[in-house]
Amino acid sequence: MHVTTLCLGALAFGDATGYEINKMFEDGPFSHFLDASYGSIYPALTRLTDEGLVTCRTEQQEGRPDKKIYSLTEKGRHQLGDALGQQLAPDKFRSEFLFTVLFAHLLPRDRVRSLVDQRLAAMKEKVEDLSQADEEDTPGMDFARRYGHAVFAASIEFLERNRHLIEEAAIEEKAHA
Amino acid sequence: MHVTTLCLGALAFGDATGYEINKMFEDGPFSHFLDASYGSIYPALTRLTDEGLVTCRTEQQEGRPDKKIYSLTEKGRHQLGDALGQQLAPDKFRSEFLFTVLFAHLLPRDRVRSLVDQRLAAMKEKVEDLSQADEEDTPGMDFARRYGHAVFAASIEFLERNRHLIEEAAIEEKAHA
DNA sequence: GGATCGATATATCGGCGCTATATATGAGGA
DNA sequence: TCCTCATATATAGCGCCGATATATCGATCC
Repeated sequence: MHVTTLCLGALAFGDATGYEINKMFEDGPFSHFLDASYGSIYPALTRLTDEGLVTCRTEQQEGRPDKKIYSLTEKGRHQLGDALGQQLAPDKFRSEFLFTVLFAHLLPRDRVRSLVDQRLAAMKEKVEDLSQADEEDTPGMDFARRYGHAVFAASIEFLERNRHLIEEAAIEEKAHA
Repeated sequence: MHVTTLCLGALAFGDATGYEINKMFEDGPFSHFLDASYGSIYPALTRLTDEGLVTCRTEQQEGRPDKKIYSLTEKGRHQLGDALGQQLAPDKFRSEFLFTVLFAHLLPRDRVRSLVDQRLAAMKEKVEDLSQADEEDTPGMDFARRYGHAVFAASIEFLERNRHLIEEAAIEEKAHA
């Protein structure tokens, strides 16, 4: 699924600028399970306009570049429906933490401990984030939020119960002067 | 973390060919939380050789291209250690399933149901995969396997308990002639 | 027996997308 | 006063995935 399709999805929630779409990936409803950045969003919006899947109206602003507000066309809405009907790619998960943990037996114990601590802190923050429902959310958004909550909660519980496994495997270093 | 670093990591478990390294990402110990493909692995190995981080010996074969077996050098081992000491990128998770689910209220109920069924089947297979320990695994590999198991088990439980949320939101279609 | 398919093994091309950067300004904190 | 952050668009460079090319062997299938 290309960034163009993701942009169509973003616009299905209402008209938006490239800047606002970027925020949906950074902070917004997509942030926990999708990625896209300016370098792909702006070219995608241009391509979509060329293909008639979105339209663009410009709003003058002072001090800032003019806002370009994009809207889904009927053709674009249809195209999104098509994409959602196709075979979906399986989930992808990338973790440098787990890669690093593979070499726990080669790392100093302090390093492993700090890695786990950092990770626990980050995940607890995410769980906190995902705890509060929003009245305006679609059923799908609510579902995705709960899903994330469940997975992060399980991760935290696992980490707290099993961190000793890698910490014991790590290299104990003598206190250095 | 670049593919070059991941290759160094792969070779830390023993000498290997590009083909074998690829398998580590496809089926092997890395498959659940990392991605890399021929298009990046082969060039990476060439670069690593140029920089003296790995060495390469060629083994003649009949019928197939000659095997190029790569080994980590001392310099390469050191470089890997460095990378593992740097600040790690946070986990990334990409799910077209969750993206699609955001639009559950716009999709036919059959589609949503089939999506959930497919996903449950795939995840149950993964849990099965991750159930069996391997004597030869490093402590880190064992930890990563258990971690994956815990997360997938939690996902399955969540999906089974909450699938009704999106299925009820979906569009009920009349039986078509 | 012949055909097809999957595994073994290396390698490159095209194009997509991330990272960093450029540009410009107003608001708020140090 | 200065710096950082938010707003807003845009591009260049480069890393990486997906598809493709090439070649052979063993297994399965009809």
